Amino acid sequence: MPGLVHVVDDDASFRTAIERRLKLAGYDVVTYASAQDFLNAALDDEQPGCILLDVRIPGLSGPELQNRLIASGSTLPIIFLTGHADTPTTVQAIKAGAEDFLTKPVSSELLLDAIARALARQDAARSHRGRLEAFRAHLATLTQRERQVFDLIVRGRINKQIAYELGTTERTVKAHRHQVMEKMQVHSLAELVSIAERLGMLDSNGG
Amino acid sequence: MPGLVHVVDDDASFRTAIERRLKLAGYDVVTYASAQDFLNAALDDEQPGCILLDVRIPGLSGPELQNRLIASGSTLPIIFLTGHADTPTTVQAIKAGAEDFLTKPVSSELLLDAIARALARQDAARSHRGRLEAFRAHLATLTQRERQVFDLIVRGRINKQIAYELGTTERTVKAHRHQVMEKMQVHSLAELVSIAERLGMLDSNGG
DNA sequence: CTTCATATTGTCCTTTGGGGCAGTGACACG
DNA sequence: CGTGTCACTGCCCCAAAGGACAATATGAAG
Repeated sequence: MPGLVHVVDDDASFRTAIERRLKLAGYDVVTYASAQDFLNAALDDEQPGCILLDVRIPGLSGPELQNRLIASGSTLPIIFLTGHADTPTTVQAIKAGAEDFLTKPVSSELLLDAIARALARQDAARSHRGRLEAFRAHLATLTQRERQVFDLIVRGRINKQIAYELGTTERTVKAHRHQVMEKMQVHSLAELVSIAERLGMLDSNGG
Repeated sequence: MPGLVHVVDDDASFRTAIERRLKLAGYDVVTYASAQDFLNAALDDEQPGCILLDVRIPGLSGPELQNRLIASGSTLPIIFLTGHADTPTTVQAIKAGAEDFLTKPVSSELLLDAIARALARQDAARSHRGRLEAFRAHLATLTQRERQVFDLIVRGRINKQIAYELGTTERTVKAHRHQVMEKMQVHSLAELVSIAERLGMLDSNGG
């Protein structure tokens, strides 16, 4: 699994050394001397890659950068790599979704394992999001009215009830329903409900 | 949030002290001198509670007990509380789902916070499981044939196709379909699909 | 052998879903 | 004012789902 590893560490000699090791393993590497440098790079979240992040760095700390990235919706997996690991920081980092928390010096085996896991996880998450994104895109093309009909359809209402609830006629609901199926590119009610469920639109049902 | 805290630690004086502190905070407490003692107690997984677990104890270690419990399907939340935390153990414990990883001596504030979070999480998980359990129970009452029909229905097949795939007639499928709706206690296809999706039966669709 | 659960199937009828064809009305944009 | 989108609707027809009523067949259990 190829990928781009972002190394964020204030220790220049460490950056050089780790870059050499990672390139030997076949990875592309970019290094940053601070969290701010990384943020300024304005990265593509979709590209295969991960972050190798020191905890104690001047300016924004590693965990602070992690929080920023999470808040901004980034899904780049993070591997912490630090010389001084204290338990609360470790716990917090993992709870926040870090792929791993390693201590310097790190064996190449542990490091490369962690990177491989991070890239695999990102890949799985990306393809999962990709499928949902297609549905979200289709959903966005629905008009207000079509969206209302959609919501009632996937909750099990029949056309007659939908017509009543929207103050219109069954024939009109049928027309909208047709548009919904067309725009969502599905061929059965089951598919439509399945999508709605995956998009988290049915968490509290009114069936 | 009341609950039963299971304290597993080989240090008798620690057990006595922590039991006193937790009872003062309003919790019920049971103590165990070893992981094996805890396993022998054969607990009710559904009762509100959590485990306060030492890492290094004679016999089964804390993480080993955690693995056993996970393998046996237990959902009791675990809070590790240990005197010597090393990073890999900490990371592994949290990744495996431990609620927290604390070090002795622990402030009452941190400890009680962790316990409260653990109980809240267990409660949420239990109520979530509870809803699904009802569906699983209904699902279990389906005969083989009804289950086959169920699987095809929620994948969007129409009766004619189901009949063909099962080598029977449309009328027979209707009969089974009726039984499925009856036994699953739903009134619409949408509800049925929604349930199937929540039970993870539609992860790779064939729609 | 009787009883029960399961699976099967037919006929007939009603309700729903789906869609073709055609037309109306509102509203925005240029 | 012409054009386009969106919402709405009637008539008619076909396909699919749902169910009432009735019946056959098979295998396990007692």
